[in-house]
Amino acid sequence: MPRPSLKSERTDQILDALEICLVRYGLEGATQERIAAQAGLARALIRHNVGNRDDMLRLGLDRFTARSDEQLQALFGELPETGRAEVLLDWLFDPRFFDAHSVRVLESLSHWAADRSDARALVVSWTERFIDAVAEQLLLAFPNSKASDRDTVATCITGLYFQLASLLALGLTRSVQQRSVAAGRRLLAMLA
Amino acid sequence: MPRPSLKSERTDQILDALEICLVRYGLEGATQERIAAQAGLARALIRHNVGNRDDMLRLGLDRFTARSDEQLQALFGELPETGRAEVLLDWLFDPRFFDAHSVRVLESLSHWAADRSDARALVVSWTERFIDAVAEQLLLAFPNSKASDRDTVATCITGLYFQLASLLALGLTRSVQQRSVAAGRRLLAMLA
DNA sequence: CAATAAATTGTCAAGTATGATAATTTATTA
DNA sequence: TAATAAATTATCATACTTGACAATTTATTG
Repeated sequence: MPRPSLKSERTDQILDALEICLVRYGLEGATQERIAAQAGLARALIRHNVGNRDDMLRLGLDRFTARSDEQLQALFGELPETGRAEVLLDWLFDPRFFDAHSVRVLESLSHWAADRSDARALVVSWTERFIDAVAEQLLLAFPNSKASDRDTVATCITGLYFQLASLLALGLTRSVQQRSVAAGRRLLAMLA
Repeated sequence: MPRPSLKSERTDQILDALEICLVRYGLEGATQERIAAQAGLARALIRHNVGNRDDMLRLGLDRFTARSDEQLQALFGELPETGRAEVLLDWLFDPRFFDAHSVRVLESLSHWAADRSDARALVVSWTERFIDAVAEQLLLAFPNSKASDRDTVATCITGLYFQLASLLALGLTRSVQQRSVAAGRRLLAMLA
């Protein structure tokens, strides 16, 4: 019998290192050499486990979106019955939830995906799921609201969320966060 | 006397080509070779006119933000007296204004700027100016509104605007645009 | 026309990222 | 212990990108 495969562990190791390098050096600077060093592995092991550079980035994107979906669902699961939407806002706009690390990883991967139709489609569908999931929570919070209003509010909250995340990643110092939360609450008032 | 300098024309040529290559090949793929080919110039002329790669990207960012400021001011100048804010919304969210080209250029340049503190600061201050300029227009449209409300609405409209732009650049097919406009109008209602 | 200074061209060297492959080691099971 | 198949290591060749510099051409002015 063969030696047991470490592929899944090694893959995670490599993708973790990939994320760190994307954050630290950007898409251009995230070379296989640096990733291998970060992971504490020989560069040849990258090829052995996750294929070439494009394969690696694709795997990174897959894992990122899957994880993000899970995290969002987990967050939904912890929302209280009353004040559901307000708490959702607070959590979404809390920098602890969407940290600068994830933002920069997403930006790098999105940038990479932009001119690869299949990867790009993955980013788009992930965004759509995000909006839909928020709209679904709004339905739970405001059962009597109109679906079109919920779509509008969900789209806006998502937009605010991503803008806030980008600006935080760039190091914006102003209170965009407070404004975003205030705006989000006003939007929720549309549904009440 | 010397031969007349073509530096400004050549620089524009090169930065135009840079933008095209950023859109077409991304930050990584925008090599000096491709840019030179796109501009119809020898690669050495890039160095001669705009310095090394970082110098070129910095010039590209400077020009982009300056142009964007001008365009926004020009747009403000054409707004009517009545229904000022509503028309502003319509124009901002019109894909003809913020086209996919500009979006991808901005994303590439922002990505490049992310780990260069001075360039990053430029992006941040540009964003701040954008929000402030929108808030200023809201003051013209709603003289009796509260400043904090105007800030909130301006922040949100900007967030929607950038999200919409990103999604359009990724090729999102859904009617995020309509939702954004609808949400923007609701936000304006806050100020009336 | 001569002088000037810039544009333009041509070429080279160095560094680096990547892909590929062979050789070796290791852990498991029969 | 032998066989198996995977992990791991070592190494090479190739292509690509960039930076640098010398040589040449060109347009303007005195």
